[in-house]
Amino acid sequence: MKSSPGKNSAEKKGKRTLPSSPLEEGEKQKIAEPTIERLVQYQRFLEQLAAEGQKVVSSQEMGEALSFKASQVRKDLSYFGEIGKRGVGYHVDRLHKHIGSILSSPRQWSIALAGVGKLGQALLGYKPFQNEKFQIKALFDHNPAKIGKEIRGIPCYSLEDAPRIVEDEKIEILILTVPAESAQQVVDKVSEAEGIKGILNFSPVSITVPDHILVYAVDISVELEKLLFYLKHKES
Amino acid sequence: MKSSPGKNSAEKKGKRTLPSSPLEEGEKQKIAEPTIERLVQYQRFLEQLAAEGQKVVSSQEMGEALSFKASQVRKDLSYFGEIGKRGVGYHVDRLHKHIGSILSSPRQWSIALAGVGKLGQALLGYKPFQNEKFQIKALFDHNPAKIGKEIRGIPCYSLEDAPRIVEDEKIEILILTVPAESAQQVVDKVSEAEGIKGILNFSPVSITVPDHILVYAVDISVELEKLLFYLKHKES
DNA sequence: GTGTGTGAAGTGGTTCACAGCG
DNA sequence: CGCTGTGAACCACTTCACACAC
Repeated sequence: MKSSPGKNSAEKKGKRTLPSSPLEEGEKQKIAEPTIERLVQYQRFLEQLAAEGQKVVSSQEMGEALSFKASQVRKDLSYFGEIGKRGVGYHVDRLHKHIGSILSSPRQWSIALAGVGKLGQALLGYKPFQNEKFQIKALFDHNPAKIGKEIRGIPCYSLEDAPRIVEDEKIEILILTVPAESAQQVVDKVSEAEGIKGILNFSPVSITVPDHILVYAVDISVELEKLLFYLKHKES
Repeated sequence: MKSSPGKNSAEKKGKRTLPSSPLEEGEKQKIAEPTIERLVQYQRFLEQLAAEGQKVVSSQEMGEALSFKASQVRKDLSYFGEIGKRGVGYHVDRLHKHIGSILSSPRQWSIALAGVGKLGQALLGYKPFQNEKFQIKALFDHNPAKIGKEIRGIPCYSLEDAPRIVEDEKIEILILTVPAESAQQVVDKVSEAEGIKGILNFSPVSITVPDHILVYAVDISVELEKLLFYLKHKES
């Protein structure tokens, strides 16, 4: 679940300040995971601002909107060169493009979703996934009533066929929305195929995967438990 | 996002925690968020082990199953007193009870869910929520077709009525599964009522809340973007 | 003056290494 | 002897403070 960050391949106009590590040549920059998490949020906020016609933002304003410290915002943004204007702030469009070039993939990603239950279907209709960057090409389920059908225009296959489909469709990412009990089994089957590079796991279990696969988990019940824990402790 | 739990005014007394009886509460101790996240996962894993009839686990075994370092596991577990047996490991049942007494609320929580779309309904049926600890007592939506109906046995109300219902039903927690555009508005309305203490936000936006409300966000698109980011960078 | 960019200091979480006990 | 418990070292992220550009 821990990942090693790679290099930043985005074209760079600003200066680089990080001394390059002795290990590798080329442009290499480590961006911490929490930073990426925030970048995605800056990006969303910038889209709102753009929609409202705002042209310029300060680190302070962004910080307040997203509950980060202004200094944190500035540090995050400064990793990629000087993009703001001193005494003014950040130009909304320019910053949006800039972050986009760091986050966004220059290409589309082919995705499969396993487990076409309520949660799976909810994700199929999830707004942020309606994006040309993400292409959900196949569904897997073991409910015979669903196999062979199309759901939201996406064909649903038997789990048995998953390895073949993954290879045929060059699927790289698996979204896993199956019940806890079958999660590991589904992962094992799907990763028989070469090609899967990442898994977004919504099942409330930890899964074991081959080394070359990167897993991120969205663990709903863990978040609820955390909330309860802190609420409980605030009471006393 | 992560509204800081750090404002805990727990005076730190000696590091010696609970003597031997785990069921005793009332002792307060600062415990880090990542630790709680892991505790929840230990708990789940212990349930699996118990179901399989395993009686004892080592920190190593737990670490391997959940991809944590064994030393991390031991440190986490040692926060609450000596619960393992040196030379042996941890007794599954005993550890499960112990963690349970730390995590679980000694009482039920009354919950409302706003936004009875696909995602909201998926959560209503979500296994880990079928737990006597969580009681979803009310739904809010602004779709007139849903208002006045019951969904999975839970009455659905107009957003207008939310403050009243929250007070009547003594609701403390709000699960927010509305579209990004209406998230803030719904939060504002619902938190007119005194009583809301925590929000679990599934909307892909950052929301602003009164100081006394604790917010945790489950941000699906952020997780996907993080996954893509690291995949992209692994390629180069 | 205003708000960014950034080394330096601070904070907090993780890992190590070994003592301690069954 | 094995595996836990834990201070101390380590590392990563955050925050501060101030120089600097506009």
